[in-house]
Amino acid sequence: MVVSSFVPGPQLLEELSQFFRLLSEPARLQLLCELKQGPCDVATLIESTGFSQSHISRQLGQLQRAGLVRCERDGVRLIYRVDDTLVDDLCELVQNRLRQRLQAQLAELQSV
Amino acid sequence: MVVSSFVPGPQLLEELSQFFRLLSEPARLQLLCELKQGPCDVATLIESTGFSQSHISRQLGQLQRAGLVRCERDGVRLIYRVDDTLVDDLCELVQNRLRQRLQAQLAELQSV
DNA sequence: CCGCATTATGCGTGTATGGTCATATCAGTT
DNA sequence: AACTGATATGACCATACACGCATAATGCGG
Repeated sequence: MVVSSFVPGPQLLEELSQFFRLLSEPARLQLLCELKQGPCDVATLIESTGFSQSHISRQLGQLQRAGLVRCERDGVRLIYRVDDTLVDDLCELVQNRLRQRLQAQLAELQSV
Repeated sequence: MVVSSFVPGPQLLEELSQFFRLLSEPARLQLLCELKQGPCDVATLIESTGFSQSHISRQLGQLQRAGLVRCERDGVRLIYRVDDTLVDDLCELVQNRLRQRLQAQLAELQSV
């Protein structure tokens, strides 16, 4: 029996990295953060981010295929919303880590 | 007073995405998983992953600059080891999510 | 101090993808 | 059904970066 954790197979490795890749783009992360404020139509996203319509459409498409976001029609418009709280949690964790590292650097400077 | 969470500034957005970018490469993720098994010298990593020496050196360099990994000398060799448990947690969370989505898809197929 | 093993790096290449423009598709309205 | 506004998509370019090869830098042992 294998006691220690084992190395993920190529398949899982690929899927994990693909997921992280989704979050590796500031534009997508920003869209997710905007949507975290609440459901939002595309026109509003265009205005709040300044990105082009096609760009936003593509990024939202990727996020939707990954299940991070979903949309529903409201008349002629599409209302997008966050469909997974995981991203929040991940960002929170990473953000805490960034904070800790900065504090550590600060402490090191002061101790000298 | 702002009650709801606010959208991260460009700076934070950039740093978050840069961190996720580190994990968006299967090779780096694999190296991290190998090192999770325990400290390891480069030669062993070369053998277990099949990557070239220069490739591994670069990837380890990136991971080290990000503080995810550190190394110490053992005679002539460098022994690398994981220096942050955060990645494990992140992968765990994402992996759970992947599982849940697959199970949901499965259930949907069966219900038809 | 010199050679030897190990690791880091400059350079070149191929591929993936962010970003835009133009256009197609699609849903609602008259 | 044709028109209009909203969203998606094909074509394209520019850029970033993974990856390998060759070579330089680095630290250890003799």
